[in-house]
Amino acid sequence: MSHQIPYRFEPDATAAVLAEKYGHLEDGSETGQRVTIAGRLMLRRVQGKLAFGTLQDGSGRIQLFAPSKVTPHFDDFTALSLGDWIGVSGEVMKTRRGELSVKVEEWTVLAETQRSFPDKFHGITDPDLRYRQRYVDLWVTPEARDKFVLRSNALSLMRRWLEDRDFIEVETPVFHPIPGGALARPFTTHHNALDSEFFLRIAPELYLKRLIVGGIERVFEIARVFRNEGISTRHNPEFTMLELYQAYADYGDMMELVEQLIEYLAIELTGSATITYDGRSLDLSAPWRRATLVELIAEHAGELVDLDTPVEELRTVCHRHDVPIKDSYGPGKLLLELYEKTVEPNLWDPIFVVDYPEEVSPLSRAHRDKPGYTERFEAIAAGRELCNAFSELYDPAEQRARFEDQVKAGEAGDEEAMAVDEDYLRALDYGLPPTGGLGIGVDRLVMLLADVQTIRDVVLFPTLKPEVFD
RNA sequence: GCCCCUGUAGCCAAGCGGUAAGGCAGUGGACUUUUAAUCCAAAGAUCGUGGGUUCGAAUCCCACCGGGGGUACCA
Repeated sequence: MSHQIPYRFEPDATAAVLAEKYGHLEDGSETGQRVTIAGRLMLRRVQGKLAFGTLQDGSGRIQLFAPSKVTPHFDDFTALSLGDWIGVSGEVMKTRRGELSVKVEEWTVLAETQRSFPDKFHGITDPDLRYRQRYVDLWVTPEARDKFVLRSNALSLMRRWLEDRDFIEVETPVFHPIPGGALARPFTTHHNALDSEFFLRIAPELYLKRLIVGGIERVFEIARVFRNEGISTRHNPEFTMLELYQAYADYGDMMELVEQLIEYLAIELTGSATITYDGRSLDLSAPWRRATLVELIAEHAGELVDLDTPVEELRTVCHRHDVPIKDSYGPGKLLLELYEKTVEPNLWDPIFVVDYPEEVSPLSRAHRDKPGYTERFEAIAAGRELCNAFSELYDPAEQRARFEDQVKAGEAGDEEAMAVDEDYLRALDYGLPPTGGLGIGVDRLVMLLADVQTIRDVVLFPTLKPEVFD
């Protein structure tokens, strides 16, 4: 059947609003209140001359009550397909069985579905279908929709929280002539008119610090970044990072900011600073424990090691704990590998792991009193990395030396090593004040707050192999 | 990249060497308070693709394609 589809429609109520306003009605009562709603027909129960439907809109579900004496074109109404969009006007009422309903006194088709909707009870279970046809998943899997609403709320709360602290939001380039700000393999692309190669950004870091140089003292970006790496439950090739930079601050200030922000988000989004993740309780209340990388290795692996430990001994310790290493690794990298394999997966309660070796932290400022270390930290919760932050390296000469070390690593075969960014060094020449910087993996944070185990449940359209239509 | 699992009608799903259950949706019919409505009827499947083994393959083997998980790599 083909219908005249209107160009616009004006609902004046939603399922949620009606439930809130009229939920308390007595069974079998009528209100005299006429409303107009719109949504998708999800269920239908026709009994001869009386029909019921379940309409779902963006807010929830409400029943439609359609007696043949009241509903125009009754036969057409009962012939609607599950999945059709309709607009309905009529009185708000409650049936004898106590179901809040809208009496169908007028109705209009707003879209006809050309494909049959998934099983009305089981929905979709095939993950491939859920990810590829998210437009269907969102209708038939209410939990899926809830996660994305939570994500949206998290972003919105984050923005407001930062703006309240005088951070301003900016947008910096996605096309980078030199990939930088992180250790990762980039995607490449080509601009025809400029006849130039570009890299899709792996981090906005170096541009945001240029803005600190430019006098924007508190700045943040919610940046889609792209890394040419494998896909897993924790990795999507394009993902979202919150990066922020605060002039005159150091990594200690960043720790306070992180624990306060995350605690705030947990309370606002879940009602409590103590959340449940993967069946376990996780208390995100500030303050969080602080411990150095070296302390944690002693605590979890029982090894007393440090940057002063002879390299051969560090290698032996790595072997003892089955940590795979390469010949090119210096003491700093060996310590980091040891930490990542023996400590990180065992950390559940939120913790700041502080003071990373300089060797593996090319953009962090040297520690004020520990030679060879930097003022850098990562926050870990539920065994996952939540953020990475540091007191920013301001010294152009030192930064150049770190870049050059990276270039050497690249020449030695490290495909993720950084290149020298001359313009960034020039910016540093003009003077970067003491600055605290922070990057939070937004997708992973949302996973934690939404209690989901795969990043695909918080990314609407996760990267998949392109579908072949034949 | 490697390892394991997986792919049966639009959706859910059984069958696991003997020639494709069942349910939902769709079609036709009955039914004025149902809510995964119910009842009756008919219909719908190159069992991911291509090879092979076998008298016989959805079932076993190989390759390929898609998906999931793990691992490696990785902010």
